[in-house]
Amino acid sequence: MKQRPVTSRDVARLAGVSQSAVSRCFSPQGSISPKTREVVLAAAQQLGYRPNTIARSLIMRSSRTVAVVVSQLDNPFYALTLARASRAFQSEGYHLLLFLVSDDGDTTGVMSEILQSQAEGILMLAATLTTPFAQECVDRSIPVVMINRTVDFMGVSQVSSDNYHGGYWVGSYLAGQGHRRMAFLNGLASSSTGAYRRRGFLDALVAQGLACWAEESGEYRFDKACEATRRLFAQKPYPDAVFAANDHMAVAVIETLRAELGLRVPEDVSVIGFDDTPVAAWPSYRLTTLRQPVEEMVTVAADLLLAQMREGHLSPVQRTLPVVPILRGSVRQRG
Amino acid sequence: MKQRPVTSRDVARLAGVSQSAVSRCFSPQGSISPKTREVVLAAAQQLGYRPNTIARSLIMRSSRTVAVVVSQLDNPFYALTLARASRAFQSEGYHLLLFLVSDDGDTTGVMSEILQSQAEGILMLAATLTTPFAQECVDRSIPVVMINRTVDFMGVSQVSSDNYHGGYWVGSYLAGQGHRRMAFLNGLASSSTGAYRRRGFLDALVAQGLACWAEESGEYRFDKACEATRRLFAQKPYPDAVFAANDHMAVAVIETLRAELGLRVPEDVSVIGFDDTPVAAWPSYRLTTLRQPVEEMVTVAADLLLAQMREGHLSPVQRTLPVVPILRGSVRQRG
DNA sequence: GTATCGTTTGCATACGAATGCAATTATCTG
DNA sequence: CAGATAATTGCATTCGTATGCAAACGATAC
Repeated sequence: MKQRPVTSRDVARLAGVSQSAVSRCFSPQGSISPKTREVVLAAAQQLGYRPNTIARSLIMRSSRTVAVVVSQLDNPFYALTLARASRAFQSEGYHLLLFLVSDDGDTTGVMSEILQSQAEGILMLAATLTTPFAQECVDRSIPVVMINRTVDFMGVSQVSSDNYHGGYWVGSYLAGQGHRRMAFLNGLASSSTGAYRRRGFLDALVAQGLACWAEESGEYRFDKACEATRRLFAQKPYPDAVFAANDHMAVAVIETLRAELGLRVPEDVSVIGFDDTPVAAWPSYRLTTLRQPVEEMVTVAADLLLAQMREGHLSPVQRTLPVVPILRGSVRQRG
Repeated sequence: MKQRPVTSRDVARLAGVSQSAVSRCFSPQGSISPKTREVVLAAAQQLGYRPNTIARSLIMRSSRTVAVVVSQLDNPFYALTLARASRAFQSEGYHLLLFLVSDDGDTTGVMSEILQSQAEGILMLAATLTTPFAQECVDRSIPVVMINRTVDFMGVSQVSSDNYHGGYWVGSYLAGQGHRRMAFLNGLASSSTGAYRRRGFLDALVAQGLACWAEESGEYRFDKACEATRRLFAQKPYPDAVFAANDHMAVAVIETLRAELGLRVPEDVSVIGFDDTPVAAWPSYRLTTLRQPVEEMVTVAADLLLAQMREGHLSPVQRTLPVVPILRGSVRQRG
């Protein structure tokens, strides 16, 4: 027994005014006299009336909705980012439409839904936009901001941390501390962050006259990272340092080294991660890592999106935020 | 330069048919001849037309949208649950409107927005509904399913794991293994899960002729849990077992015991958690804990919500799913 | 060719709220 | 108190799509 919902007409009838008057009571700039407002609000209260956002969106041609596309919600870094972003938009009166995509990032179906949904902005977390859709967003002047993923298309804004220089720092630092057999544990092939971290790392090694000792992929997943570690340490001589593309995998490396291979960190093997998630600071790991400025990334991304939605015209921006090395105890010190 | 969006009229004009014909091309049960469909689709393609979901929702009186309210996204358990739930609804063609609430759970503002948004169902993750809003949902026949939170109101469906018996098992098990000074580390006062776990735990102790040695709150947060641990171990005799209301805090307990107090787990202190999040299985912790059937909880909750949205009438259900003890190595064994 | 039936099409209207315009009322001014 | 001005109010229309209804069309059978 689905009862017909209460509309502004019902309220108008009960209050003895026109539907327009009711409408004006619920919009900020509506001109209405204090006493009619009172009567109307009373009637609304009595009937349990609430303005229908959908109808409002239609006539206003504005949904006040932002679509968020995210993969890897199981990665605490992105869960946190989503939480922050959500707060930013909620506080500005926007609603969030959430879309999850699988790790391999097939955004096609989802993008189509987003465009139909009349979202006024799109935030992409660790998910990539295909060029045709990026183009379509530009055509419809729907601002897009990508966090931690880049795409070779100037029409969308991108906020990333400086993955290349982060990787470069790791390479230099490890070399500087006297390591000679550095291994890299990558995430997913589809991830541009991983690619940049790797590139920087390799370039740094080359600059020191070194080469990468071994390379594996852990797909950003704990269990896969454990397996990859076993492969990296399948034969001697072992690597004397492992750079993992994120903290989550770095922890997997440490756990595997200790529990299965009887190796100590950092005495036998040094480990460096990326992200500075909370786990990195736990006493058991004291993981040296690179901090991504989560807070700032979200702020910048949200502000960008909000600004572009307000202005209605697109002026895409590419921002790269510095990462900062957090020195803890997972790297063997020279001498 | 925000260009006017393409409407079905534009397509109709280009294709030389009526607007109705266009509409029928995009709805499954529309009667249309193959050749007009072809012409229309071609025109739509050419113009980049996409049906406007908002207008469709309005006329269909159905938004195909589910609102998800979640707190504690930083807790991996809920991040995972959200990920699963999202998949379930997306695959049924529903859109997810995401609302984050602060831990203390002020859902009032958010609930008001949800009701205006014309969501057809509400999923609450670790967030509580106040009775007036619960009543309003019932009045509007909007199905609500709460996961892991209970409220004393029969109008909404609730899916929880058996927190009471989980707590009870912990109490019996610890007693059975010869512990005598058990401490409880609670989460938030506002959380019914914590309350049930505590109740079961205390009841089990009483049944063994024991009492709870000490009690603290860690607010489900790592740092707060560390502090609470310090308080629990501020003076001797130390507790010989700690039951933490979730794994996240249990790990904090272990870290603090080892790093700051030089205590071993389980030789000096036994620790039990709740959830069986991935961390619990890491070799460093080998945490004995109670597994919540995440997968099943989500499936049950999503199916319930979907069924109730389809049927349009409410028949709320309270489901309690069994938790299963996962015995690892964080409890000292008798003898 | 005509009568009949089924399919396809367009017309007109509806969904619920916002707003320009004109009409009305309230307020102010001299 | 008349006249002018400002503040409210209601009417009618609009947003973009779906659908009942009747008209037009095509196919089929005799």
